[in-house]
Amino acid sequence: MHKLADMTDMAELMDKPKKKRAASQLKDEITAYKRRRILEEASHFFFLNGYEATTLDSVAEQLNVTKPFIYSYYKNKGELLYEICQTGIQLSLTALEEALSVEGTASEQLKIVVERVARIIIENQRYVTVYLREEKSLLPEDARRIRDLRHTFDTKLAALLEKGRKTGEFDVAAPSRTAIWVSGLLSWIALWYHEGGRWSATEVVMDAISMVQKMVQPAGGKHA
Amino acid sequence: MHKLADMTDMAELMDKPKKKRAASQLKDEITAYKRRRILEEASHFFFLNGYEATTLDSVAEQLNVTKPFIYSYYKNKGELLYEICQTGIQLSLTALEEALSVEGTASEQLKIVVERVARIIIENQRYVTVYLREEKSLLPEDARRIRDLRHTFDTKLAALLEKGRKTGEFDVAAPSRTAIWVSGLLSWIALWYHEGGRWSATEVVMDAISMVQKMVQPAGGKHA
DNA sequence: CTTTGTTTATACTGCTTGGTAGCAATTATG
DNA sequence: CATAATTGCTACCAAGCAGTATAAACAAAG
Repeated sequence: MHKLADMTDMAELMDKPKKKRAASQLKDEITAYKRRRILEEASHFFFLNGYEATTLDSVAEQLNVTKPFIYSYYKNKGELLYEICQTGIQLSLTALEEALSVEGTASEQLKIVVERVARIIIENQRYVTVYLREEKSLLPEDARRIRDLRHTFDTKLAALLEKGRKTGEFDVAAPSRTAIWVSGLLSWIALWYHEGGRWSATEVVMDAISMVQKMVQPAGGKHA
Repeated sequence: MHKLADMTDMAELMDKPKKKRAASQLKDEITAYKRRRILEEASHFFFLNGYEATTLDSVAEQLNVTKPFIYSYYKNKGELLYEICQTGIQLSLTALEEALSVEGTASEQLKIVVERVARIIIENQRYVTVYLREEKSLLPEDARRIRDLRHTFDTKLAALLEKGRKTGEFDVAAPSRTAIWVSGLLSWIALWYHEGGRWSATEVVMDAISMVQKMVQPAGGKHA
């Protein structure tokens, strides 16, 4: 099974002569752009009406193309869903990793993590919401890959909490369990935030930071 | 509007002669039971596969009946969804109100509220999860009624936080906004808890209590 | 201007499924 | 036991939609 997959990849690489590389460069970018546009509109409809209730005809219409156009860039409807869910969790995970790469104390890092991830979640609400709502519509193997990414997210967050626990900055009995509450709080933003609603994105982000800080704060006093 | 509703109720009561009351009593109970059973199985499938992906034929099969049987107890598929969502939020709201009726300080009441609501959410995970996930599949007017119940929940919770703020038990700048984070934390339980998973229901409930207490705790010290 | 390859649309199929009309079975009533 | 009423089922339809076979339009190359 693996051998076959590898050989397909090899074949793909090998039947692209060097002289054609430059020419196909632009073409590839355009293809990528089309795929991204399809994904954007699909995520819009999935977010509003749900995966099952959305027809590919409606997505095509929004793009002023036809259904077979979509099928020439994606294998089927399920692949679209997978890429949307993947985007939703991967964006959050990348934001987390970038935030963790900033030097500082655990408290400082945690603040940056919450701020950046919350911002990313708000900016990419469609993708994150679809990911949270439609996991059951994924193929089992796709669902597993998504869950793995989620698990990585929670694990890295737990490691940060553990670091703060060791330095005495945080009061968390079980970092891995607290991590789930924190990541739940962040996920909740996607399900609840409404652009142009009662509260601005900045207010929500600041609130999230403050809530998380309280959740990990040692009983005695506060840390800046 | 109210007058009309009252009159319909009156009419219903009036065209039931007294002598038939006793006879129809049992019949009504049986009808109610059948409706409840249909709802149970439907919520099971909606929870597992989602609303749109669930066929009424599969629900009927599970109950060892046929589709027209369901249609003689519910107007259509949408009515089933509405009743499930309604159950999900109403159970939580009732739990909240009962908890609030227990005398005590704001801190004591908050603890009871979180404990009871969390328990109810875990016990009725199907209903709550479907409510959280499938709001978009409801008819607009149904969605509005559900949102009203949710709003009542958040408002009552905010009132409790405000009460604690006044007595100095809680440190919450904006009770109505904190209430949303607390109710989000509770909702998150439904989306994340898995029976037979890494953590027991009791652990989750205790964690929820402790998280919420930290979220509202004054900076200075802790309250029992 | 032809030829060859690529991109997109037209037009269709097969299947699923919400919903219903009408019939059968069962139960209650006199 | 006959009659009426209730309850459930068999058999069906119409619509919607994922996915495709095939043709047209377009572009690139010679």
